[in-house]
Amino acid sequence: MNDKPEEQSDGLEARGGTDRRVRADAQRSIDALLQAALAVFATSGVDAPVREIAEKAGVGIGTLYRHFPQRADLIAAVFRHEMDACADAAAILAAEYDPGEALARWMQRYVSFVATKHGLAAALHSGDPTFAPLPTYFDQRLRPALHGLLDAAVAAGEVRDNVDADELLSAVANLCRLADDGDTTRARRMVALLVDGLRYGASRSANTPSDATR
Amino acid sequence: MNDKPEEQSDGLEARGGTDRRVRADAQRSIDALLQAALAVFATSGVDAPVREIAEKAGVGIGTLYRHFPQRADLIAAVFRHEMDACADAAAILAAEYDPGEALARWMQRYVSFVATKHGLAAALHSGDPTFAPLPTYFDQRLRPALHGLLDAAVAAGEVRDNVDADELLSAVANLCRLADDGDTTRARRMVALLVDGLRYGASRSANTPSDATR
DNA sequence: TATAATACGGAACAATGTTCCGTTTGTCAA
DNA sequence: TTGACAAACGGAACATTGTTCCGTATTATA
Repeated sequence: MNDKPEEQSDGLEARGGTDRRVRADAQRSIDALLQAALAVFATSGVDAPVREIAEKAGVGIGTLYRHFPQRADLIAAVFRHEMDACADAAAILAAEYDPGEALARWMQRYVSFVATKHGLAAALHSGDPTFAPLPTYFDQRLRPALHGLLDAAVAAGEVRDNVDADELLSAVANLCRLADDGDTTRARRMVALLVDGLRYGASRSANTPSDATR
Repeated sequence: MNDKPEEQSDGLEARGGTDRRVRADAQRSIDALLQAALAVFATSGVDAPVREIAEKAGVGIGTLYRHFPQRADLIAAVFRHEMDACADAAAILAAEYDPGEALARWMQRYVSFVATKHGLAAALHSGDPTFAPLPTYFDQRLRPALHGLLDAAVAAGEVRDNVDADELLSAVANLCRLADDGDTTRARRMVALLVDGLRYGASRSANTPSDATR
């Protein structure tokens, strides 16, 4: 399940051939920058000045630009990083809960991911070529993540088997438009309802719905 | 029909009370700026530098800022100006063609309006308070425009009477997403189809469909 | 035509993305 | 452990763009 296409580090070093290991301090800077950027984007939006991010990360602007040559590279990296975290959560949840519950919890985790990405989503459609590979990355990470959970839940007889992972991801993303104001309660309620819908037609009968309806 | 809420000039002078008439040179500058902005936005997008617009208008930056104190004011003005033009087209078309044809042509005119406003539409949802009044303006101008054409066509028995102007405007706006690349042919074909649909259930029978299907 | 209000142009300022380069640090072979 | 060098660091400096300010020019009016 956990088939992340590349190794750690997230910076923009040469991906192919004989690239040396990233230096420890560089990795520290990259981590600090990603964390700071995530926080700053959340508070001040994606248009926040890079200086603010560098400062919050306790790093010079030169360092920021060494790892993320353009502003858009940083944004894309944060996006990828968040996708990774969300995708990785699938394996963790799958190990900790039974298939149905893992699926339900991951769907809510996905809501958390989508709901905080309004600004970024807008940036995606800006035509900037830096963001072009992100949809592919989405397919490579999030889609298999849900697919695995879904298959497991179906195999366990906890949910019906005639729904598609892609469809679900799109549906939830659209439901998250109910959370424009940042309040995800309505979106979460609807997603829970959706999941209960999945459970409804399961082979194993006896459905005890969760409390999605208020 | 032509009930434009305010007089000409488009600048941001005091709307209420004892405002003097705009000076001739000022009006010239405003017109030149709106025209230049429209052109520049079309070529370089809404993020084009204001200097470029001022230059194209043959006007100093100071002049631009005198009439449009903020960049967003200029964008909003262009948007309003385009809405006006589109709304005004309704009356012209109504005078020139019979009700059904006028309706059909205006719908295509509306496609032209929407299709060139992708960047602006994104700006609308940016949360900038400058754009807040625009949806209201939309309702005041475009909705009545279509409503009038629709009523006339219904009264003439050329189209069915059970459709709503709002619904149509939304539908067409969504159909225009078929024209992301700037090519509106598909969108126009679909809209033509939509209009033929309107004609289909008309009280006056004998429907000769236009060539929407290729 | 004289006068005052208005508008004009563009230099100057401010904010922000990006580049450049001298200095520092981490890694590794001797 | 130490020396050398590639890599990374910080931040000043540059470039671009939104915005302000003010001296000059134009327009409307008496």
